Order: sequence, then structure tokens, then C-alpha cells
Amino acid sequence: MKTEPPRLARAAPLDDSRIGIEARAGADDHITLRLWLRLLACSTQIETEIRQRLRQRFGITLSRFDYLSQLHRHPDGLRMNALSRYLMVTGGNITGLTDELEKDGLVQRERAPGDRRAVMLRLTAQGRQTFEEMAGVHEAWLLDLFGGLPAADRRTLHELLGRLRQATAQRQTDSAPPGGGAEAA
Amino acid sequence: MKTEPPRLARAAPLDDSRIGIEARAGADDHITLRLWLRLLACSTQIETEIRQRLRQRFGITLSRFDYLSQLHRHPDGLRMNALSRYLMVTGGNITGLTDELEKDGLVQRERAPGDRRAVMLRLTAQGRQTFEEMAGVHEAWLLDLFGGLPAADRRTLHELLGRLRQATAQRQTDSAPPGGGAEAA
DNA sequence: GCGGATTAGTTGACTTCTAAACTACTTCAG
DNA sequence: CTGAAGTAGTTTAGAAGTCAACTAATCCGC
Repeated sequence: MKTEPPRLARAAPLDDSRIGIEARAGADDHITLRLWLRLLACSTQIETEIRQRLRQRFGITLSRFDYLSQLHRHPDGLRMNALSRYLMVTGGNITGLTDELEKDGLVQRERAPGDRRAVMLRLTAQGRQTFEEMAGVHEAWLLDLFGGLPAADRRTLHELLGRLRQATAQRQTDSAPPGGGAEAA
Repeated sequence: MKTEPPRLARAAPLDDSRIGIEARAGADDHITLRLWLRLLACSTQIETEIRQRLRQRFGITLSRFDYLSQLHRHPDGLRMNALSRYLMVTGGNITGLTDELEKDGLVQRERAPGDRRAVMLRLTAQGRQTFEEMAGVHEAWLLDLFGGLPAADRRTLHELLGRLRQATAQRQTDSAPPGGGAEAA
């Protein structure tokens, strides 16, 4: 059913003068692409910085730090499956990281009660201690890195990113049927 | 100093839901930490989505797409060094990607004039054509993914991320010469 | 109960990325 | 001019991540 002529021909002529490259579409298109590039640049830049500092100061990788962090905030343990969703990585990756961290004595696999397929992950005492020593320094780094941004901006940014996350979550390919699914929490 | 608690102090609603990578209850002290986690979650989520779609639809990885993209917006060629800064990856990585893309006939190495150490990278005709075919679809995906966020929010977000980038760039451990980094535009 | 579909985790082949050592060229101080 | 220091790119080892195939346990409809 085609209801009426779409009004996509409207293009607000909002400058574009010095860009030159992909300036083939309207201003909205352009700002979205640039927004995405900037978002990616920000997070990559900070991530790289944190990764290097963690490595130099504590000899640990960012992946392992994040892993420990999630386990630390779930003291009752976490299934591998749940952890893989929290960290947004695949299950195979979790298996590998767990092997290493278990070998290092920071994490332990336990049997999950009530489901013999599942594994319950938990920090060891040493794992908890190790993480807590790092966490404070890590947070101080973040406070420093973000320190140049006024607190009000930080709050606004937090809010907007929340909306973005909400908005994009509904458009994932997950199991999206052709036509645009709308579910997934 | 009888500091009245600013009305902002308790403004943050507890959105400490169980979903998502960022779920740490905390006071205002932790707003920065939560902001960082949310920023990372947003960009990882979108990045993963784009990566999967590029793979399924075009059989190309995101890294190679980004590589081609940078070369496309620099038609006069780019040194490997410059490209590695734009893409925010190490030089060794550029060498590997270049090897592959050259083998696929999308990119070519040329001698850089005036410096026999340097290499000038350029898209081949096939590389340019291949990229341009993908770029339109890629941009449409972004418009879709960000579509749930009102245009005004997108603009504000873009602005705030710009300030963040400005602010953090000055606090890097690694010298960070002014202007370094991707995003260009 | 039985059997098919799901789900939890593991494995293996492979790509991507980093860090650090290395080669080759360039720059610059003296 | 010469040698030290810096820069461009490559190589290597290994961590980290993906995808897809696999085993095993659970769930569910009949």
C-alpha cells in the first residue's frame, strides 16, 4: 500500500561546503555518518589509552580486566553464557579467556546448580583482590580522561547514549524478520 | 561552606536494570565510569552489527571496509603511516591489510615521491568501484540504525562527542600530536 | 516416556590486532 | 662529511576475536 508521495526530496541546504567526499545526500545523512565515525573514534581512542595503561601498569589485557570486572560485580557467580552477553563477545572467546584466567588462579569454574550443562564462574579470593587493586586506579584514569568535559556535558552525553542504545537495540539483525522486527530487550 | 545539595544531586534515576554491560549501581562519583561503559557499549553494539552485515552482504570485513573508505576519501593516495593514524591501528596491521587488499586487486602500493622509505597507497579502479557499491548500502544501514534517535539528539550527540574528543586528546600518555586521529571530515 | 528442537559450553580453523624487534632510508648536529 | 637519532615500513609471536561444527544436557509436544 502506497499512501502518498514520499517527501524525501526535501533537502535542507545546510552548508556542506568543505567536505567534498561523501556529500551525495542530504544533511541528515551526512551528520549521521559523521556521528557514527566520531562515536567510534571516541571510544577507540579511550579504549586504546586504557588498554596501554593497563598493560604497562598491571601487565593485564583490557579483555581480562573487563572479564574480571563483570565477575566482580556479580559476586554470586555468572554463567559463561551470561558473561558472554555482558561482554558482548562470543562464547568461544569466553571459554578461552576462562581457561587462561583459571590457569592464573583468578577465576574458578563451578558446577551450576540445577543444570548440568552450565558452568558457574566466580572470582577466587586472589582474583577479587587483584581486581580491586586495579579498579581504583582504572577509575582514576577515567576521571582524568573525561575530566576535560564539564559534568553537565557528561550527564547529557550519558543520557543521549542511553537513548541511542535503546533506539539501536530494536534494529539489530538478531532475528530481525525482513520488514523490521521490534522486540529484544 | 554550607553547600546546599544541588538539585541535580539526586536527579539521576536508578536505571540499574539487569540488561546491558553497564549495570553498576553508584553515586554521582560513578557517573563517569558509567558514561564510559555506555559509550563503549553503544559503539561495540553498532560496530558488531555493521560488521555482521558487511560480512553477510558483501563478504568483506569491517577493517577492510574502513581501510578502503579512508583511501577513497583521499584520492591522491595516502602513506601507510598516515593511514595507520587515521584508522587508529598499528603500522604492522596496515602492512598485513595492505598485503591482502593488494592481492585482491583493490589497492596498490606506489613509490612515494621524494622519500624512498615511504609507500603511497591508492585504490585501484576495481577497488574504487567495489567500495562505492558498498558505501551506499553501508550508509543506509547507519541511517536505519540511528533512525530511532531524533535528529536533534543526533546533532547534540555529535557536538558533545566532539568536545569529548577534544578533551581527551590532551590527556593521552602518548604525545598525541594535534590533529592526529581518524574521523577526518 | 520418546524424539526433535534448544541451550550451554567446547573445539578448531581462521582473521585481526598489538607490541617489539628489525631493516632501510632520512635528517640533523657538529 | 659523518654518525646519531628519528622515521617508514616489515616481520614475528602471541592475544583476542569470529564463525561454524560439535557434544551433552534440558525442554517440550505428543
